[in-house]
Amino acid sequence: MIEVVNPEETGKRTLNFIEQIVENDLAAGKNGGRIVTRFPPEPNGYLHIGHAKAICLDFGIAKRYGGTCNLRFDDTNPVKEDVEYVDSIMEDIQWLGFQWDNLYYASDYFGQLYDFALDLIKRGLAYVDDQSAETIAQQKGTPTTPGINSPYRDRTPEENLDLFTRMQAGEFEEGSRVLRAKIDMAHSNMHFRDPLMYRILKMSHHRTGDTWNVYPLYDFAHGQCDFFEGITHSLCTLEFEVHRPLYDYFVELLKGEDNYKPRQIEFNRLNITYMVMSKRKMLQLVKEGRVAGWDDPRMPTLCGLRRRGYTPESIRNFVDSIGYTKYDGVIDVGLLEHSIREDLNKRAPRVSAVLNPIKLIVTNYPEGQVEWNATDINPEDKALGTRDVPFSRALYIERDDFMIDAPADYYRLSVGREVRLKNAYIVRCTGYETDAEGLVTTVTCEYLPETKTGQANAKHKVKGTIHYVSTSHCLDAEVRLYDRLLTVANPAEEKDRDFMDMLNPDSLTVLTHAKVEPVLAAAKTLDSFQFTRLGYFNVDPDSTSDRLIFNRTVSLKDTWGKIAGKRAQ
RNA sequence: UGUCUCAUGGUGUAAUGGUAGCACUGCAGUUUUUGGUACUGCCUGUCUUGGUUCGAAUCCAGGUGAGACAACCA
Repeated sequence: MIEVVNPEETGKRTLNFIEQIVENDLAAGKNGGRIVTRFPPEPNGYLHIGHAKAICLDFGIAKRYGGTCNLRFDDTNPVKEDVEYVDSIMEDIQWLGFQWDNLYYASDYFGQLYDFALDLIKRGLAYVDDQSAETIAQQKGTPTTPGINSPYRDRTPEENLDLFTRMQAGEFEEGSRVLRAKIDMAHSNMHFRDPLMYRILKMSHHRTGDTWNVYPLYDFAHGQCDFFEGITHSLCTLEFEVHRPLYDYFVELLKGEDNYKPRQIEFNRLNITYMVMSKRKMLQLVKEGRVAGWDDPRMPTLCGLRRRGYTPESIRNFVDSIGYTKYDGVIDVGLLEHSIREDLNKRAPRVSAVLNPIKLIVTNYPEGQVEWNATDINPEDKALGTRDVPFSRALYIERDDFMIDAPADYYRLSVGREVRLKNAYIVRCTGYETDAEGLVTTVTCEYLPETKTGQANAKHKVKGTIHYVSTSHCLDAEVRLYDRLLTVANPAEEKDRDFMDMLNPDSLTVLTHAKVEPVLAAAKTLDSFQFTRLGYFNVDPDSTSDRLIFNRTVSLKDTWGKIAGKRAQ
């Protein structure tokens, strides 16, 4: 019988194809019932939401089946890697809500890998090649034409042993020699055409210092590291499918009589519409200053999403909802937005904020009078209670909440029409003023005292309720609005266009004259709120007590905006 | 003229030879002191051609389309 440790945790009743494989292996008694997975990031960049998908799977499988999941930094290339990234990767994994059972580095296995290489040389299965990278590439052939053998291919094991140990001793220059597996230069799988195992790199490694002058390449490291570590299920993305036969080849030579063998399984990587998801492209955006950094709220990095206001729960729910298959598709960004709205709707306190303010003067309300009216902190969770918000004669309202010539289905302010001011009174619009350009600056209205919230006057109904802040109580704030980074849904389809030409010039809009409720003076960095009727916003790390700065995580769904938008076309 | 892989509504994902379901989106409506939320209903799908079978999204064969692979990257 299969013991499912946390079946209810995911709430899913159907298994994805990887879980099915795991359960079959368990049922067959494979590996003595052990389940060991690993998350193997290269410490050469920041984690993004695509990594989150892998993390949820690697850690999720281990958790669900009572196994273990290791964090293993794949640090085989000191040229590209840096400790700087190690810390941010660990932070992001923990922020997402996962904890590794063991922390390893591929470099922990350099000794064992080196010994295995010596063994393969002795068995006549590896040789030292003295040719240049260019020559070796030329000899590789193409997917449809076979390659040709290196002239150094038939060196004796003794000679290879001598040369390889001298490579490691530092006797040769970088690029002058490599160690290659001797397999088949005409193999239909390009990766079998005598793949490179080791190259000379005279660079200090962030963990092993100057111990090594030769470093293993991915194909000679990953599978063996999995083996050394006792990994049972090595989960990776689809592009490694063609590497699997080579993975198996090396592990087979390594494992001896043992029955145990790690199994590589590939799943589809994450693509999301209007997003850039490759490390190379993200790096370019950062380097060319098209975004403010790796944690720019427009970036799909975990630190960027965090700064944007995404919660770990919302990301986990999103990942859970998209599943794991072998179909290489593109997820609609709307699904990601839905996951954060769903989460924040339940937990974000409501506050009032006016992004594009115009004045609303309640002409029949006494000057100097202030009422503090109770309002729900979150109507989805009444247990959170209420807080008091000020109401007075002079208010700010959204520019969008007044129209000079309004259509019948516009439920907001226009001369002669009535709306409710949230948690206060119903007002009737009496007039407006404009500046020299004809832009509305002030709207006037009269309030109906008998319509105050909470009073038993159910007769008087209005279609619309709008929000406001009191001019003498509100705080100034900067609000940063974000839009999709790309103008194109699926950049992979635009084969002849550079993605830098598809950047949305309006991906960031900075509003410097927003007005917010006084209670926000106490908000802390990264706190999330719903700005009533507008969207979810959080406090940016740039924010100070003198200068409040908010990021729009995501807007609320906007039915009126949709109607108005269609009409404008 | 290679190897490997994939193909179910607009998007993603189930159905493991036996009623094509779910989520998101879209549309319509109910509720609402957020044009939010919640709730209800609706639209839309098995790439194609054969075969096996009482029965095929599922198995088999051919086609079509898409992706990955030719770094001293991972």
